[in-house]
Amino acid sequence: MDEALLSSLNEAQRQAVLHFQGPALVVAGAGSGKTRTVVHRVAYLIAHRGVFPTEILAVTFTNKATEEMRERLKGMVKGAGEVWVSTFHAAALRILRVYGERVGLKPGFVVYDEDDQTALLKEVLKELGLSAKPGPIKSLLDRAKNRGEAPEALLSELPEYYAGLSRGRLLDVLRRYQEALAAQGALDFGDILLYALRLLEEDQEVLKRVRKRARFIHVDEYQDTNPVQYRFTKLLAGGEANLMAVGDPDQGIYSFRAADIKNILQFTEDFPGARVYRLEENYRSTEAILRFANAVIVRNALRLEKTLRPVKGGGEPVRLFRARDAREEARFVAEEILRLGPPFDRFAVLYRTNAQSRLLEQALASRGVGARVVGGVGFFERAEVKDLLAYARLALNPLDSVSLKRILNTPPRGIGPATVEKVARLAQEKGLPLFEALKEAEGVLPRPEPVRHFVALMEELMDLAFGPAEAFFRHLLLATDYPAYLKEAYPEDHEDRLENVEELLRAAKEAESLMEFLDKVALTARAEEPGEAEGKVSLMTLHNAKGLEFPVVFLVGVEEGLLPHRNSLNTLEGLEEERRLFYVGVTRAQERLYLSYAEEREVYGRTEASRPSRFLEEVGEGLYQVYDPYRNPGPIPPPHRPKPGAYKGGEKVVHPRFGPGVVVAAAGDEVTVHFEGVGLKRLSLKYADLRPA
DNA sequence: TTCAACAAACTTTTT
DNA sequence: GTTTGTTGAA
Repeated sequence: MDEALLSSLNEAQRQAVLHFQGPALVVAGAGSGKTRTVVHRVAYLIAHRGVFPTEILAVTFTNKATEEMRERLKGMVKGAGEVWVSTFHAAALRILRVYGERVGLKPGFVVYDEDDQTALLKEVLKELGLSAKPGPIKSLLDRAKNRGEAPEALLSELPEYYAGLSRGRLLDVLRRYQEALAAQGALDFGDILLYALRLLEEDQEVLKRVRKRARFIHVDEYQDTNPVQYRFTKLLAGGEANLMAVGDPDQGIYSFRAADIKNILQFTEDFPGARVYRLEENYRSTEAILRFANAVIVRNALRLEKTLRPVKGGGEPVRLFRARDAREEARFVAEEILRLGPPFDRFAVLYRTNAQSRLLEQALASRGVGARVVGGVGFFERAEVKDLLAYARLALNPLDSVSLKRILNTPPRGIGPATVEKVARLAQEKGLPLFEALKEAEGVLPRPEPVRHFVALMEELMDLAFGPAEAFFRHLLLATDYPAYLKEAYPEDHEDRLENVEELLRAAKEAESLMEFLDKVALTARAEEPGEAEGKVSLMTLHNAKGLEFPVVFLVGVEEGLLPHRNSLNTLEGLEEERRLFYVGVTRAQERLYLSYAEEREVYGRTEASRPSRFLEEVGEGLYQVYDPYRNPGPIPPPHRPKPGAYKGGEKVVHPRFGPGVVVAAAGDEVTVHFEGVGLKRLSLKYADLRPA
C-alpha cells in the first residue's frame, strides 16, 4: 500500500491524507474524491502513524455511506475492519446499549420509528381529550430534540396558538408524550442522540472510555450536523481534538432536521488552529455539467467560496425539456432512456417530492424498462413487516404498548375496540402497563378467551426472544398462522407480502440476536438486496441522491413551487437550501444531464399551471440547450433578460446572429459590443438575446 | 366484531 | 389521485 497510497491522489487530497494531529476541515466539493480521501487518511494513520484501528472513528450520515466506507477500507490496510465506522445514530445507540443504564434507560429499551412516534402522540392527544393533529406537534418535538433544547425553549418562538392548541396545552402534550415514552422503555429517534450526549456530558467515566475508542475522529457530511450532533462531536473530540470534518456547505440540505451549515462555516473559529484543505478538482462530471452547477450555486450567499474545476473537458450540453404536463414529462424521460439504450442502471431520475415517482414508474414499466424506487415506503415500514417486528419488540419489552396495540388483534382474534377500551381503563386505574392489565382483565371481560390466548402466545414468544432471531419469527408465523391471515386480508397482493415476510426472515438470519436485529432495523430505512439495482433505472428524491453518481441524470419538475418548493419560499435560508438541492441534483451527473419541467401539474388531483424554476433563469441560457424531440424547439424558456447594469464592460458575450463578442461599454439598458468580424454594435438588453460566453 | 362503503386529508425533503 | 379514518350494516 505504502507509496501507492499517496501517488494515486492529487496534491490537495494528499495534503489532507497527510494531516496528522489537531483539527482539520476538508472542504470537499461534489465529486472531488471525498470518501477516497478519508479512507486513505484512515489507512495512512494506521500504516504510517502508528495509530491503532481501534482508536479511529468515522461517522457518516447514512447507512449506505457507512457500508461504502467499510467496503473501501477493507483490504486497504491490516486491521481496517476494527475501525469504528458508523452513522451518528448507530454510534449513539451502541453507546447506550452498553452504558444506557447510567442515564436511567432500561436494558431492553426499544427504538420507536416515526410511525410509532406518531401513534404514541395520537394516544397522548386522545388521553388528554384533544383533537389536534399529531403532524405539526411531532415536527415541533423533533425540532426541539434535534436542537437539544427543552420544549419550553421552542415554545417562546411560537405563536400563542399552534396546531390548534395554546402554548400551555402544547407543553402538556409534549411532557406527557415524553413520560409515556419513558414508561414504556422506548426512545424515539431524537432521543437516541440526546441520551447519548447526556451520558457523555454527565459521566466522565464513559466519556473517557469512548474517547479512547475515538482518538481520531472523522465526520463526513459535516454540513449536515445538527446542534446535538455538533455537541456530541465536539465533546468526543475534546480530548486531543484530532477531528477531521469533511463536507461541503453547498450540499447542506437537511435544515428541516435542524442541520445547520453554520457548523461547517464556522469550523475554523470553533476549532482554533484548524487546518483547511480544499478539494476542488472534480472527477465526476463533464465541463458542461460543472459550468452549469457552478452557475447555480454562485447565487448563494451562505457558502465558502469554492469553484469546482473539471478534470473531464467538454461533454454533451445540459438539455432542458419543456413538457405540457407531468405525463408528457414522464414519457419523455422513458423514451429518452430507451433511445439511449441499456444498461439501464446508468440512468437516474431525480425529483423533489416522492409523489412525483408514480408517473415515472408507470412510464418506464409500460415500456418494459425496470426501475427501482429508492426510498418511498421503506421495506421495514410495510405493514406486514411492521406487524412481525411489533411482536418481537413486545416480546423483548412488555412495556411497549404501541407495539402491543398494533398486534393485539392482528391477525384478528376477536379482541375489538371495546375490549381494548376496558383493558386500558383497568391499566389506568391500577397503574399497570397495558400488557399486565391484559393478564388481569379476565374478570372484567365478557369473553376472556381471546385475551387469555394472546397472553399465552406472548409468553411463549418471550421465552424465545433471547434465542436466535430467525427461530423467533418462524415460531411466530406458525403460532399466529400469519400467512393465512395475509391471504385473507390482502387477496390481491398477498404473495408480494409473503415475499416480504420471507425477506424479513432472511435478514433475521444474519443477526446475532433479536435485540441486535431490531436495533439495526430501527436505524435502517431499507435494506437493498445486492444486485437489486442491476439493470434498473434508479428513481429517487434529490435528498436520497446525495453521495451518488450516475452517467445519465434526469432532473424532473424544475418548476416554481416544486424546486424551489413552495414551502421554502418564505425565507432566504429556505430558498438557498432549495438552490443547494438543485445543485446536489445537477452534480450527480457524470456524462449527461437532462432537466425538465411541466407547464401544468396536478396537485392533489387539481391541475395547476406552473412556471419554470427561477434557478433556470439564474443560470442563463448559455449553459443549457432547449431540447425537444417531439416538437420544433419553441421560443427558449425562460426568456433571458439580463437586467440593465448586468454588463459593465469587458465581458465576453454571445449573440445569436453576430456570434462571440466583447462588451465595450454599457449604459443602463444599452450596451455596445465589439463582435469579431462584425465590428461595433449597439444593442438594447430588452430585445437582444445577449448571453454571457 | 368485522367488513364494506364513503369522506377527508394529504405531500417537502429523512437519519 | 391516493391513503387513511369514520361510519353503519351484518
